[in-house]
Amino acid sequence: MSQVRVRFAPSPTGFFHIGSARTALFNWLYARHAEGVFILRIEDTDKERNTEEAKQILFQGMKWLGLNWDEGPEVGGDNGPYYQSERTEIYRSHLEQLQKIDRAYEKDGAIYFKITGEPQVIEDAVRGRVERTEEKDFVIFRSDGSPVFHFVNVVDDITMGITHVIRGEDHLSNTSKHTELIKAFRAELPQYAHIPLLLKQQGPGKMSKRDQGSLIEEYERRYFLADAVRNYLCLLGWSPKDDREILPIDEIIQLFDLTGINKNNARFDEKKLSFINTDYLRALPLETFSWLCRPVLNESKIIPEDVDEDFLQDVLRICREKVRSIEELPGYCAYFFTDEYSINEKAKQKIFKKGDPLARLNEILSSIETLDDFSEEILEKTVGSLTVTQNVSSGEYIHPTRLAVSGTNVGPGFYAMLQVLGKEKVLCRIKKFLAETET
RNA sequence: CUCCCGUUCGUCUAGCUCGGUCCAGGACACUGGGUUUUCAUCCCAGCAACAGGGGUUCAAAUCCCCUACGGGAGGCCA
Repeated sequence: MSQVRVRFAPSPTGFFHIGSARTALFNWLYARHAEGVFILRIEDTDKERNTEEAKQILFQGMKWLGLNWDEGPEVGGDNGPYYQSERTEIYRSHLEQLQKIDRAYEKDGAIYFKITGEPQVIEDAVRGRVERTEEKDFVIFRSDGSPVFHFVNVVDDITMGITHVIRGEDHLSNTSKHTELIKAFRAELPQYAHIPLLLKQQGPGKMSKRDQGSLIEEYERRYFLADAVRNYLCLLGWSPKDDREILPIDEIIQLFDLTGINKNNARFDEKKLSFINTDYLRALPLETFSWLCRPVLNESKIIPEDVDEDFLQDVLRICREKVRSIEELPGYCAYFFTDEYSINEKAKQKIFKKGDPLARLNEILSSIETLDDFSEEILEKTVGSLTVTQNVSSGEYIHPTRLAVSGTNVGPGFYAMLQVLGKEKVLCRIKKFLAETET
């Protein structure tokens, strides 16, 4: 049994499309599953779009998703070069081979490949046996001398020893062109696996770069966890068949197989991605979560560079279970780090509609002023005894106090929040609120 | 227009290879209830599908055929 060699062959377009990422992922999964080789080959024949920046976006996206390649740019390998733009000689010599056996001819300045017209049988790991007959000779070199996709793709696969071609179903119809070429070169056909396409969230057709949520870099920018995005992508066209959905990548690698891939197209669903992302977020060790949040909060000017790590973790510990994504966090916890928060008027109106919030605030203020121990437990006990002596519900203390110290009516657990804020800030904020409100 | 691929809850899917255990299971979303100081979580419940028609068979989501619908390809794009 020879070693499995698969490749992902994108062209640098300036963005990393989620469909491409899914194709890369399936190739990577299969390579890792079969303990084979995953090759990255850059189809950069289009000079216009082939910029350094475009390549970096691609590499960055791959790395972010953890799709490391064994041969290709940056890592090298014995089957290079891995940029098509550097393989001109290889294409030339292969063209000569075709010309020698009279399978290539010139017409209108372009070079055509002569087809046999025989039915092509494609044994596809996903779709089974597919037959198709190629009917027209097709261009393999343009009149400007550059080779076209069908030609370079096949030549590269042959010369790089690719054993399994895993790609989108949009290539299925053209595969007959490829098998004709491969046979002309007297090379062995690879095992094909045409994977279903990703359809846009709404409306007809496959996902394109213009669709909402279709770019990998967008999820990175929005602080999604790469593991979560990758996990979700695995679920589009594949499943472990045992009702599990969230599972570690090692296990996915173990279970993944070409025959387990679905035939029908899958619609991308950002809500499910978000759900999985939230799940991953909550499973993170607090230190890791904090390490991830630091730059986010720093960028949005909520925390200074030198914020106290223990305090930050205290805040994150009580806030994490309340937010669904890291991008919500800045708006959720800013008041822990600054006194410059505004009072939400709507929340205030709601709270002041009934009862006597100001009286309650004065009561809670004088009760907690004397506390030496400002812990969650003691605070809860203190408010508890107030409700007894004043004969009111705890909510009558909690709501106005939350508003006074955070400016809003939503937030983490009340007592935990007070404890994390600390006695000094809490007293100060209540007093300030009272002073501003009692007019 | 021609060719290729597909069709299970709104969405992702399990089941289909080897027909009965499926009046079809899980998850997201949605709806309702419970827990809770808010919000969120969590727990419970509900809603909701075998595209349609014909076969084959004692029996079909599962096998066969047709139709419809969806997707893709048919470039000197990739």
